[in-house]
Amino acid sequence: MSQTTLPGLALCNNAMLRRATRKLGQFYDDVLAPSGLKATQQGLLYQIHIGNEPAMGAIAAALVMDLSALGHTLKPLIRDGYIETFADPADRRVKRVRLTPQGRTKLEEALKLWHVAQQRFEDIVGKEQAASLRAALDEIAALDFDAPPAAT
Amino acid sequence: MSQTTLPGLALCNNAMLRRATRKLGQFYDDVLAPSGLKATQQGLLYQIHIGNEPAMGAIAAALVMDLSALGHTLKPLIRDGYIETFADPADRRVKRVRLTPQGRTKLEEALKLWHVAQQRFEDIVGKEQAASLRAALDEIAALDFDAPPAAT
DNA sequence: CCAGAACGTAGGCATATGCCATCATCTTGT
DNA sequence: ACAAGATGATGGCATATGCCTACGTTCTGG
Repeated sequence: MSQTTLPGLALCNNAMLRRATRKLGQFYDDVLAPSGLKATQQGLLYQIHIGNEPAMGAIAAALVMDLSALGHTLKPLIRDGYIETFADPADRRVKRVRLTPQGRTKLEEALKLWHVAQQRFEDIVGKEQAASLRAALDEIAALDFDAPPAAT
Repeated sequence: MSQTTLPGLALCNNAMLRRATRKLGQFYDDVLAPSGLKATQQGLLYQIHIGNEPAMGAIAAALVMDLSALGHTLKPLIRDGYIETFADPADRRVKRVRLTPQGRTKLEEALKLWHVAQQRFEDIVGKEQAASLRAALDEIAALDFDAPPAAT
């Protein structure tokens, strides 16, 4: 039990973030398991759902993820018939994504489970805590590390 | 730019955590790139370094990661000669891990870069902010979701 | 001391993610 | 209108992670 508080590792922002992600990911995945979706997939379906037949690039940008990574991640969902892609008529370079009817059904099913996980998590850490955590994480996702440190 | 603040996705603790992890991971990876190590690998080497020839199970527990996942992750490091494993003399079921001399050298090299990334990150978000974020993440990693919700 | 339970790890399979090279498609300057 | 450059997506390769099963070790009851 001392490992958790070992010096050094606990000082690395990135390592701590990854560790928490593994933990929380396992939890959400567990709760979502009955739906057959992983938490990442549920999130992806939802992101597509709230978008207006979003382009892949837009999804990737919103999730701060690599475009090719997104492409890979979408494949199982396409294979399972939850989403489908189609070229943007106005710009055929752009590929848009939308849920299939089955995808919508599956998403609804998964969302119910998601609520359970979300609720359980917030019951434990507190609603406020969770909110401020999300805010902090949102801030990180929006950081611009390329900005010259000594600009101006 | 509106995607970042779209409703829904931003409410999922898990999704936000993953997103921030991707972002920060890319940053740390970029900075560590010259060493040839990924941030995860550097963290792993460090964890092994500060441990006393830790057993795989101990490492996995400390990092809240699946034992088999750890095994997979170690492979490239073994292949590249940074670490080596050996059976615990007292219990041959247990496999312990230690850095090789090259591993130690490589870790030192990577740690210098890590400091740069760490510093840069904390310059941006603030030392206090970073510390409280790590504390929150540590708390999450230590959560016990199995605890009966209505126990007493 | 032996058979079966318990423990620790490895392997196979699958998803998550990223980088880079490539290809297809638009956009633009001339 | 055409060639060069910019933009969006794919495929190949590699690591990160997890689950489940199989296998070797150690421990325990009889």
